[in-house]
Amino acid sequence: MTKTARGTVPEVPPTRRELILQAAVELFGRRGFRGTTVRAIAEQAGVDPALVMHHFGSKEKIFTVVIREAMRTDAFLPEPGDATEAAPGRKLLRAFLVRWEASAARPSPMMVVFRSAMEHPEASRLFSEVASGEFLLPLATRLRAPDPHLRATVLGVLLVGLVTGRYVVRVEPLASLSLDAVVDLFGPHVDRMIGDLITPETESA
Amino acid sequence: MTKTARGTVPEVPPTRRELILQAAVELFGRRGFRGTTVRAIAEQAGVDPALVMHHFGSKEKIFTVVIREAMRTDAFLPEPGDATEAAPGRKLLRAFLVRWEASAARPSPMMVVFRSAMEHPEASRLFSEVASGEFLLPLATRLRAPDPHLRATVLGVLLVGLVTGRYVVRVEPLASLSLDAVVDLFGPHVDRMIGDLITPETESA
DNA sequence: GTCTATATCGTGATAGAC
DNA sequence: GTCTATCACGATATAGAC
Repeated sequence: MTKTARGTVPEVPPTRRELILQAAVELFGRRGFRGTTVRAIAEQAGVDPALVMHHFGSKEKIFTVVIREAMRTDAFLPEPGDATEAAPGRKLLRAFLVRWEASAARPSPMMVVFRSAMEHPEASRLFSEVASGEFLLPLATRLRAPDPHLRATVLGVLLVGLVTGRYVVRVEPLASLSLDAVVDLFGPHVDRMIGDLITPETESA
Repeated sequence: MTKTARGTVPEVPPTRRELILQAAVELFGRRGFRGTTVRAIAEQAGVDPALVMHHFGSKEKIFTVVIREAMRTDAFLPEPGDATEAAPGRKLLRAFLVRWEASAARPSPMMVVFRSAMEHPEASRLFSEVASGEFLLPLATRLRAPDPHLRATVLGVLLVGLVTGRYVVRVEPLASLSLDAVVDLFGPHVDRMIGDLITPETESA
């Protein structure tokens, strides 16, 4: 891992700066911004604490770099798929969950944003920005219904609850369910939320 | 506020210990456990920091007292109502939201638990405990369907997302909607989640 | 019960040798 | 780039007078 053959393989050994960044993502993702110290990041990365400061200047700036990284990744929005097919919501849900499944095993920058949205203003702002611009808006544009953006919000809320309960707080029995079980359980509701949006009918009365 | 007529009115003036506790709920609810200092609690309560320590011994113990308080309150579970009536889910949702609406204006102990569930192990454990024992279980017992507890979880997840988005992170447009608008928006889905459980049908295929 | 003063520690951050 | 040493600060917590 530390030593890699180079020349033939495009996999270059990570610089220490990258190691620090990886460690930061891991710790910010697990313990949040306040719960993470630069000393801990340094230890996790196997480097000297002062080196962390040398590369990034401040803890705040490390965090900024990490959540900038989160904006580049498309972790939030899987392809909505074709709305005319059988269970588009179910498919969307599965794709969404697969990404977060990986992010739970080893926190991704997106996990950092989500995890820190409650305690760090910049993460909070970025979360809103990404959730709205990267998820709700693109989804809403694919819906024919009054207030599509508002209605896409409903799905967003469900997904926030899902990520929180399954990956962050890990409340039972949700956390222990298999991915398939979660899709079976929530899929029909997601389908209805999307279905509602394409062929509006269930709303009245 | 500080001085109250006593004797005729059962409203006794709050002891300083109670003032500290109120201040703690407010700050823990708004800034979380780590984001709150005992100095800030003391200032908010209008007392000396040392008095806080005198009464509770440690910041940790203040927190413990607050979340114990949260267990006594029934903030989480409004009466599910009669399942045979028109829109039981809608009614349940409204009752649920009304409680959190108040808790958003001035944080309740339950808000403290919810807010801190991501960063404090005890809050996390208590959240799971209350959510399961106080909400999911009682709800599940009123449902005739396979895996009622599992299915009640679906509603729980939606509500977690709702509280997070509307009251904690306050993401738009959800945070600015009127209570009625939220009920209109989510009510049908809650009804379906509960309806699904009472007359199972939509699951297959 | 209440306050002043202070101990003790962990934090982010800096200086400077190498 | 990397490390040692250290600063400055704010945090929890304690001691003890009143």
